[in-house]
Amino acid sequence: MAEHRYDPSEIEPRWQEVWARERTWEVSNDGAADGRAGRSRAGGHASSSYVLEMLPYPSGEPHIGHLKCYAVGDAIAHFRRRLGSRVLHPMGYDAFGLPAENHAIKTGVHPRESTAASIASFQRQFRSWGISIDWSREIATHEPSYYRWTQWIFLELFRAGLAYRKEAAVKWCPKDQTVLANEQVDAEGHCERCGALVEVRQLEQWFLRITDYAERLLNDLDAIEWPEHVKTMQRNWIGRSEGAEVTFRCEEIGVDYPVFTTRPDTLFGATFFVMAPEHPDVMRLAAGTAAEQDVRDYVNHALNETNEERGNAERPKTGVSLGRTVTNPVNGEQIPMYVADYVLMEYGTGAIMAVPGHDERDHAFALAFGLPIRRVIAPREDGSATQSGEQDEGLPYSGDGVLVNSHADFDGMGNREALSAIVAWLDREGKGHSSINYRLRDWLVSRQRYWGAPIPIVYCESCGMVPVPDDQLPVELPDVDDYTPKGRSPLAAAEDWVNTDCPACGASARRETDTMDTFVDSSWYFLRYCDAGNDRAAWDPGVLREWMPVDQYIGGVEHAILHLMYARFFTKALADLGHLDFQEPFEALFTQGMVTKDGSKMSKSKGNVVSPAAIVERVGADTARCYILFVGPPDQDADWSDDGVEGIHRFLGRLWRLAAETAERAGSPVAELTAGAASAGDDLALLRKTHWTIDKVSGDLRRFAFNTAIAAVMELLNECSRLRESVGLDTLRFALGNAASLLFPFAPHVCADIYDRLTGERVWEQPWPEAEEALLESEVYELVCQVNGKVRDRVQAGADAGPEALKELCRAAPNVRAHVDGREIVKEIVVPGKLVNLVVR
RNA sequence: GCCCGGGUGGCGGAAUCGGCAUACGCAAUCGACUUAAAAUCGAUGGCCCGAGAGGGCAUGUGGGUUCGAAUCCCACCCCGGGCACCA
Repeated sequence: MAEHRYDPSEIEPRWQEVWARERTWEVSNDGAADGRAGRSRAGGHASSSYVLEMLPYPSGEPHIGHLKCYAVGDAIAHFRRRLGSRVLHPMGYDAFGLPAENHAIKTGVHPRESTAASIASFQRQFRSWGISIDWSREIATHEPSYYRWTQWIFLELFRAGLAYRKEAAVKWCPKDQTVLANEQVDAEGHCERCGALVEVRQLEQWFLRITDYAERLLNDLDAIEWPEHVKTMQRNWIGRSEGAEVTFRCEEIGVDYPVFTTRPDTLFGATFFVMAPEHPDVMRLAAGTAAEQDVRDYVNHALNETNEERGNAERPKTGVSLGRTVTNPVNGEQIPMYVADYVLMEYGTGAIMAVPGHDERDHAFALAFGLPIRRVIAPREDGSATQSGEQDEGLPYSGDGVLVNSHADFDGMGNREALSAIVAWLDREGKGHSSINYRLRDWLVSRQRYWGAPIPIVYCESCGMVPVPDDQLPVELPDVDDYTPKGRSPLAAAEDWVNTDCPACGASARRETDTMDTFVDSSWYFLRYCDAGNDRAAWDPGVLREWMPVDQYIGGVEHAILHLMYARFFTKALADLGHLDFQEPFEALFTQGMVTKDGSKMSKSKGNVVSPAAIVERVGADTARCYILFVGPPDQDADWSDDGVEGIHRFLGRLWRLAAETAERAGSPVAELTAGAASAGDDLALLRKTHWTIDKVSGDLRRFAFNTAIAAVMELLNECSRLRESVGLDTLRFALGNAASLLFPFAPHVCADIYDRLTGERVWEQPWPEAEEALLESEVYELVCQVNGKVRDRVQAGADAGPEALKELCRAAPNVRAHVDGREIVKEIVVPGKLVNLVVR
């Protein structure tokens, strides 16, 4: 017998060749015209399924996280195909972005060139991994044929009033020399990209009106199949608060100051009023008072603080009196005004009513400044706590209770009831109204950088902001000599490009020189895949109906807020503009865990980076893919272990060798995989194990339990090895053929090879195997016999034995008798198919 | 501080609806093959007592519910993630 050696370096390229030559994974937008990949099992029009992994940013080489993401996505894509779906499984590149530009600054190499090199390396590796991609739909966001439509979408939003320019206090990254969106600054105030401490600057920038969609972005989370923690993160980020807007008037200067509060029921407890240092009226209020200089100093100091210092709730409260008062609208009290940095300009109205009796922060401030603290809510069980003693131990109290010290109309009322009553009163008096506030801010999308899609706007002396007409798109990114950011976009230096004619009046005008945040590019790419070649429109709505929304989206949790929120916003806005007829882009989401090495995140500085290319070179793509799925549940973090990789490699080798040997023993391949009529003995046992495996793997794939699916195939192989000499060749061929068929979604090359050797057929064209119900159950099983809940024996029981017979079997078991003898059986619990438990005394 | 995950052999993990804890893999030990090693194949395998049959103890800790708990409930400890002066 010829020597059989498992050689992935020979097997893998050979099958990749077949799939590339035959364009196996391409699907058309017209179901009837499809090739084999889209063929329905029944021969009719198959259901469509869109399986998508998050768009990769091509930088250098793909890393192990990409391998995991695509191993998961590809397994799902293959599984769905073989269940009879036409599967759209495309690939592209998020090709605009800072790393390529920073590289250009250092080396002078045009970002287009370094990006092209990275893309080529990604393509090469994705092919070497054997991922089943429809390459005919490949896109890259930096190509004019793509960003032409990014610009078109921007203009659609602009024309609808959803893109606007505004001056605001914005986050500025001093290292990247550009503004950032709120979402791109982390909790400590660092730039999400480069880690530099972010500054605040007053600048005019482009925003997208995502806040208009806050309510829908929140509510529609209920209807999609996403991991609960991702939904929670989005809910927290949107941060909806119900409350009221209440107007406090400063009589001295005759100006009304509205505040937002979630607790209008505590209005009678407001004893002072606080404004954010950035509030535009702060200096105006202080002007001419004794406090003016103090206020100026305080504001200057506060504005120079970093987010990190400012955001620390632990540090002592600071602030300065403005020397003015406002009127509390519910009782006419004059309460003093302060400026303090614990009040944020970006939230609510930039000013608050302070209720030290019932808010921790206001309480801390009142203590520091010797301001009155008044209880206006008493816990229900303690109605006597109405005394206005010098200090009230129970404050601040933020729970529910009964109103006290407020007004005869409300005292004694439950605070929730009082809340509505007070808001209704304010409304009648014209002093306030109920209101909802969101933490979410509008999305700042302009960037003062080169390597992005130009914002297609022209500034004209007489016409103002003019959108570039659709037929003049794309506004192509010009070449520049100097990419160094200088606080304005490098594009500003491209004079020939900047100077243009006004599309409206023809007079000379200037182009917008900022480019778009790269998250704009990736907020709609999943739509483009559906109709990637369309040069007349971004997509044909009819084609979208075939594929969208994405049935299964796969990616890392790090995008839980940024990308996933932006893409949802784009979908809703484009739907409102009549371009889409669905509301959510991603029906189901799966977030894969990180791959670590020695327990920590892989990084160049730690020198613990595992290169997928090196692994594939050493053991092959099938081993790498299987290993990454076998280490543990894919949604959890997994630690890379070279020993573990060897284990999988051995497993695939054993499978391949036994199959190759069996195929050789069997002579020429036989197309039909039949097990023969095994009715007893080892043949039946192996047949049963095969059907058990089919059932197990099918179920596990449905619930993303790839690790246990692979373990089940290992069990089947172990059984094959054990019984290889004692079963018929047909039975062995049947078991091994099914093992290959079931493992194909994880290890496509070796499984295609095995299946070909055994049957001469292509495994990817075979329907997913179905387990025979009758073979899943055996006619005898091992009955567990317990006494007082402890396992004392096991006996053979017939599948059809009734409860009484089972009890009898249990009582008769030798070791059970030893534990029961001389004691009284008080209860007998029977779980048919499983166990009998005798309770004795 | 608040909100999510998670804690099971030497290690990664399994146990899908409250019913055999430790599947599968790694590492380890022993054996076969070999001049030898690698590769491969076979066997052993939670801890403690016992020659064995068998028994006792084990799923972060302490309680509870139940005939029966890794799984449900209460309290606590530890690890990871998210949010955090958002009025």
